[in-house]
Amino acid sequence: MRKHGVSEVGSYIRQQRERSAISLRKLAERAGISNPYLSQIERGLRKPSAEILNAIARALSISAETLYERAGLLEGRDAPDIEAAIRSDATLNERQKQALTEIYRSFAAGQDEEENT
Amino acid sequence: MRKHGVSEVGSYIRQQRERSAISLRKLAERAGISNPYLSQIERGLRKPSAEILNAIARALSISAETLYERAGLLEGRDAPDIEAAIRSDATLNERQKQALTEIYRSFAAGQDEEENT
DNA sequence: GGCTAACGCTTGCAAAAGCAAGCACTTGCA
DNA sequence: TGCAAGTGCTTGCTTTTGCAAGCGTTAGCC
Repeated sequence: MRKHGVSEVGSYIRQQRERSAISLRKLAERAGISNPYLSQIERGLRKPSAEILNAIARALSISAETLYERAGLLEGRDAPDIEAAIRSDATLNERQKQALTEIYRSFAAGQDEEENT
Repeated sequence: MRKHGVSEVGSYIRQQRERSAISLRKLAERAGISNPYLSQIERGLRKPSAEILNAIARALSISAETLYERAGLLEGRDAPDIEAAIRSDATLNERQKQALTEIYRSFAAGQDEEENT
């Protein structure tokens, strides 16, 4: 299980900000938060709310998902997560999603006995 | 831009919880938060941090993304391809993959009749 | 040199998050 | 009936978030 730790999101934000060559104050203003607070976020002294993270992401014009992932709040998607895919599929209703998820889990649970290719 | 408003996330959580027939206290325990706090979240009196939202999502086994979207914190995004995810999942064998895919297709095919609230 | 503007950071403080304890109510079982 | 256990909610309380004001530094400009 990859343990990102929320603290990492700060340095990631700083990195992205510096890559954009924008000052901390400017970014804070764009995101609608105070500059000292952004400073603290970047240094990992605060763990901002989802809303704040979202505002920062928008101000940096990076995807909120990337940020959430970085913050360990969203599962990493590099090994495509079936459950996540199911959950966000617009063509299924909630009952179907849950059914599919259960089936998947039962498969995944008993997979040791039977190995494929 | 779809403006969900953070407050909606609470009723969505409650809805999901009741659909799962799990008590507020149990869910709170599973999510690792206090039961009065969860109660307040569900009623829209508190806006939980990203971490809390994540814990709740996991406890409900719904995707954090769905929840964030519901909270207006994530823009609606195109659903990741479930079939692709199934195909590349290492924990399933071929038979299981095929079964899952079939079930998914049958769901997706007949979904017009039944819409979830 | 002095002056202005911008940088990031520190410092109290108000507001909100989050919890432990306990209340009022319902359900089932003796 | 009585009581034990479960439900959701209210009430103080501590902790954390998030900000306004201001500090020390650096860079340009006269």
